[in-house]
Amino acid sequence: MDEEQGQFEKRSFVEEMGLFFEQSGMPRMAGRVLAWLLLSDPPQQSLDELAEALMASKGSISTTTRLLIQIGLIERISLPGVRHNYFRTRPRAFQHSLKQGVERVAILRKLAERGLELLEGKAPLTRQGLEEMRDMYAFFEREFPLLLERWEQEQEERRSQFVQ
Amino acid sequence: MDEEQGQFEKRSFVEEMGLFFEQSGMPRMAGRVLAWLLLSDPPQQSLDELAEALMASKGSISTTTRLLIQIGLIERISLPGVRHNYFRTRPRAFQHSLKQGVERVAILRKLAERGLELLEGKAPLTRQGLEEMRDMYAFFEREFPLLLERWEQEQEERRSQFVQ
DNA sequence: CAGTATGTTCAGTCTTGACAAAATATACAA
DNA sequence: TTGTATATTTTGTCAAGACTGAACATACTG
Repeated sequence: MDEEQGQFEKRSFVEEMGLFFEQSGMPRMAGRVLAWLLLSDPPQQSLDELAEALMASKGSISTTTRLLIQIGLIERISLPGVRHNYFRTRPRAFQHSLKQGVERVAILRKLAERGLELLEGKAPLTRQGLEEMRDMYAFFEREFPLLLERWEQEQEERRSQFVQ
Repeated sequence: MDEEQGQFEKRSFVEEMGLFFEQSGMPRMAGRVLAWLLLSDPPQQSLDELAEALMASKGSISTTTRLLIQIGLIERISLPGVRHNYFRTRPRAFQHSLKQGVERVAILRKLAERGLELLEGKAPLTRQGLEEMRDMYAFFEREFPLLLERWEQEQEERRSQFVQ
């Protein structure tokens, strides 16, 4: 692929990830940084490189990387004899973020339970909405981790195949 | 429970749902309206009732209800001979919203694939992040609907038990 | 230690979008 | 049709927070 064209496509990839993050209630810049790191060759990039590539201030990148580290999507690596710190996407980054999704499910399940306490003694039809909410999220709170385990196992198996 | 105390708890429930929505990138008011409808007895409430209960303008409620209807969490009902429209939470509301979650997973899977096209021919280590992303979301895109089906089936079975 | 490269924090700017209030539109009743 | 109740759309205001740039802090080098 033509390099120039590739640059354009990369920007578009970066920007769409940014929008996705924004829609999910996070800063757009966080999506941009993650996307850029996913595309980077080599996979690790310094703060200055990120700032230049994304046309953002160092301050903004510094804040953003901290956020991304905190939610487990990227990590900082430092090489001996090199002053820079580098950032790269964390292995199993998305697995990690899905695990946090489970916690959000738990929040909703608990909220539903609190709501039901407030409707103690009311007609079943009145309680129906919250009961559905509670049962549904309880189900996923239970089943989701199992699904994740299955995923991890499948990955294990695939890796051991390659070793042979 | 003491009625006054109940009011306080309800406000807190409403507000927390609002915050949850905000964290998820939606207007806080949408969470408030949904929460209020979940608690309401009777379950249907008019635009004016919502505006008064939530101390919000009618315009704000009107916009918000339209959004909530659009994403499938509530529905409008009109009773013959009554000028009001009423709103109430939609049966299976949360099931519906989880289904939309699958679409979001698909977006990420497709994004990952687009990214990988840009890394055609690069070293496996460079591609690793995006490959993980693609495989992971592809897995969930496949498995999630199955989980939803299982949930629906379980619900079916529970309902038919009550009929007997 | 001084000097330089790197990273963080903070104050200020600017944009976005949630919300209120008012104007407009729509539907119904007499 | 006219009047009244209801709902939507629009315009404007305000606040939140993303981002910049600069000041500050830290860590490394010679």
